[in-house]
Amino acid sequence: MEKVTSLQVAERAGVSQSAVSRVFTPGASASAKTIQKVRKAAQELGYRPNMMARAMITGKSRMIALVVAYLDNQFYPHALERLSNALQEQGYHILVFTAANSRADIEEVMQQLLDYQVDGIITASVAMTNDLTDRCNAAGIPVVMFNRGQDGADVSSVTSANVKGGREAGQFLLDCGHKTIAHISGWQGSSTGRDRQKGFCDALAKVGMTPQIIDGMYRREVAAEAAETLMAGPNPPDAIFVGNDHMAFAVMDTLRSKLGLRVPEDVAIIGYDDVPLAAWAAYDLTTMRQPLNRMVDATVEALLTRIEDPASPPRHIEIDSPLIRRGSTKEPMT
Amino acid sequence: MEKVTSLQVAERAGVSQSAVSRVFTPGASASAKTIQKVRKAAQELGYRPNMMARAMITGKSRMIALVVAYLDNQFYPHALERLSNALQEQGYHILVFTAANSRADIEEVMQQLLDYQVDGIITASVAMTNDLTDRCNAAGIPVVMFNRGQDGADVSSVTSANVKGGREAGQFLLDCGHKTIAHISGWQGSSTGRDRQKGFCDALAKVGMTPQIIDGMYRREVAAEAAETLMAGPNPPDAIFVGNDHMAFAVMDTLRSKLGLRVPEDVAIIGYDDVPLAAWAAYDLTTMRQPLNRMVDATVEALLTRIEDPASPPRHIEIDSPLIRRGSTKEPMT
DNA sequence: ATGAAAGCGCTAACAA
DNA sequence: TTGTTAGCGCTTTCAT
Repeated sequence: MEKVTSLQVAERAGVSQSAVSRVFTPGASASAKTIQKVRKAAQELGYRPNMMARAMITGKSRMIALVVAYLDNQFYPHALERLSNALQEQGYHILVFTAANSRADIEEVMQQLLDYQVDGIITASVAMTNDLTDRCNAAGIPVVMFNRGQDGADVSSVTSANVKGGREAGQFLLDCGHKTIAHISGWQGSSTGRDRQKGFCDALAKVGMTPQIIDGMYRREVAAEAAETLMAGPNPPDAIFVGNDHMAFAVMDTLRSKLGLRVPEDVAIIGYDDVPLAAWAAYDLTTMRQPLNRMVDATVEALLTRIEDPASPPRHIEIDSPLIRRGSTKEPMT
Repeated sequence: MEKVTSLQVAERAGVSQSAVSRVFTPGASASAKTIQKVRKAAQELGYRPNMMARAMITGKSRMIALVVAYLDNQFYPHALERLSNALQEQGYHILVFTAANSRADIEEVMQQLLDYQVDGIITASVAMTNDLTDRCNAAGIPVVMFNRGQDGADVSSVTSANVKGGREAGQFLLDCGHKTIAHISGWQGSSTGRDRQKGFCDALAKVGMTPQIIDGMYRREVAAEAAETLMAGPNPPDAIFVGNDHMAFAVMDTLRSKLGLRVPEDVAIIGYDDVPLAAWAAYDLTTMRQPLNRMVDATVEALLTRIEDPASPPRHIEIDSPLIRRGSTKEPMT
């Protein structure tokens, strides 16, 4: 099982080395007879084309860089698994780059990923600056931002309809008859966080409400502290819209275990994402579902389209996120 | 920012192309003056060596394949994140391969990963057959099994001391005064599952107990059903040792929400792993901690050692897993 | 210490 | 359709 080259296969099959290459190159022409002979010889020798050599010539490595900051939030590992499966089906594989969400770190990571000649880049849970995306475009590498948008940037993005989702979350809490509704937002440095907040505020503004808002930074501890602050304030909310499920769990933990409050009787909670954990009995969280499968499919398609046709324009795909009603909120009033 | 080659750098620096190569090759010799000139020219042109070309010659891609079956269990994404960070620091990156835990699927994945010329392989949450590991050895690619052992196989493995951990879990439940202790085991097709069960049974055997055992297959639904079966049986347990945290959460959900039982008053629960979620208030799970950082460090070191010196023998590393006492169990009797 | 030259294993023009 | 030829960008002998 040591290194078998196309030349060895060629000799055994009694054809030229390029004939072997053609047989293994999708979209190349060879006679049925040649294909037969080559496949047979290759089989016997255990030959498989060397990706590296192929990549060097074609400039295509069939690797996609996934740049990710953290995997605490169950949404991302879940997405990673799905993305990997979907890409694998198309003959691509994911090369993982972990980056702290800092300017310098991302810069460094970008450099590395260019070294590997990846065919495309998916960013998740990280913010890319515009000049970084410019660099990728300059290098001709398509980028898709997953679960993050970026206006006007020359990169594709796939998100759920966050403004709409935020609005519906707010509307639902209003429908349930809540009078004091607060928001622990997603990080305001992310479009996702801002959009959800905007939609939420719009819904409340329609009935003349101005919610109290604290930035939860997508972090458990920050969100938990925000919940305490909110409840200790002069106007404790009877419902909280939390910027994502990951934070919502922390909020529920704090509310129930630390403050001794009941959900939803004392405070109703609604999250965003619908990660698997949201359906588990311990939380049973009402939430806006981000349809992961559809987001993943859209991401893969957007990416592969641009890889195959670099001239095609970047896309900005938004997918509706339906409300999933569970036990962390009350019944809406009829 | 288009393709800059070493030749262009050479011309600009007024040296030969091989001089440029030497400057960028760790452990090659060049005069200070040459290094100076080359670095300067490279900087100005934005040159970086092409990994693919380098990989083709040296046979080293600086990529590590991570073969993983699922990322539901929080333990694995957590490990992935840490592994990626640790490897990245050493100049390696993770190429992800998702494989269903089936024979055929893993076979297919192995083929693919050989194509990519990865320098090493880490398997997590998958079982490798012996002939598969043989193939890797034949190809000269070192393998480390993460969180899975394999006796006598010619591959390294990193696990916690599962037998001991299982024994201590059992002993702890005995110390708490439990009289009917059951076990929902990890998948018996995995060494991890078997070892934990063995240690647990040993501890109980010492006091003449033979626990009722159901295989939870590492799956939530299976574990949940096992819990129901156990509680509906003629001898319902007052304590359950669950083969990992992921299943323990499902068991707690079922016990509390479906059967209306209290944890730990009616049934005490102890898990295995200490994933972050175990510390969250909603579960507050007593568990045997698998020290992730140490396991990751050991994995990376075992792998890199064998990459650098293929003659070095495979290692089997076991790391102690301490008991983390939380609210899902009672106080031990004094 | 440096440059010239020979490939690594493959794909892609080019002829035939 | 096929074989021949020329590289992809780099590392690594081998002389100098």
